Amino acid sequence: MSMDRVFRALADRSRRRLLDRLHARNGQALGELCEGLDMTRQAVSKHLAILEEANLVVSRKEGRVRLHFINPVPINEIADRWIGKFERGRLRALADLKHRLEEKTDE
Amino acid sequence: MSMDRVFRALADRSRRRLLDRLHARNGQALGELCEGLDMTRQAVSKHLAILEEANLVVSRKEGRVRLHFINPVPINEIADRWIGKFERGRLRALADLKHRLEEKTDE
DNA sequence: TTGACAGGCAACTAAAAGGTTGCATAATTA
DNA sequence: TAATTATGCAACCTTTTAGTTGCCTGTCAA
Repeated sequence: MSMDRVFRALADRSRRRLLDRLHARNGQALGELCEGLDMTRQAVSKHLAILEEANLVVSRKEGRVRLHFINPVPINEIADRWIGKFERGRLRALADLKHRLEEKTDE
Repeated sequence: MSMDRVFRALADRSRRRLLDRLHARNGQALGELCEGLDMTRQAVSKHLAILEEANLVVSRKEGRVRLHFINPVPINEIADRWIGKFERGRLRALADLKHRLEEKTDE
């Protein structure tokens, strides 16, 4: 999996909001996802395409609407593989920071 | 905290690599962080500035070098506040997905 | 079978991102 | 003090991104 695409996809606030909406109710159509947003349908459509390329969203056409579903796998992999790495040793880093910032006089 | 800055800062591969380097050895100078990278010092410096604005890195000038330290707090907050939200209900979403993708014929 | 509805495609634009070069400045060291 | 080292600052360039407008296509219902 390309972590880079996932990170890039998550970098945009509008796209994170779309994920939020799908998290609140999975399986929405493009039109529904546009409601109340200060963007054209085409802009939302592009964001969804980017989320799909990152594999964060999967869609399926049903009649004349296209339904969108969250794929939780990439978010989970970021949590496990990437964030997890930094969490190990987190307390050490924090103590380190405090030491460097607060007690700089006695080194 | 501005989650947006953190996400944007993490969107770039070079910046994630810089965090990796600091994770491997905390408290490095700009010069050290540049070694072996295919970028000018100024580019690295800009990346570090973006990481600092996102509060992912804290720096302190020591003599004529500036030392950089990871701040693990924002990464942790993303894990807790943002990713955590999606992990709850993750299995449901996954089952949902499978259902929609594999058994579409009997709906 | 003709509208209306939902979405897809393509060209274009403005702004932001990522990077560069050149020069300036502060701290060390010979 | 003069040269060197480590970094800072600013202007500039190119590509990507986020968004728009305009038009086309497929599906459903009257």
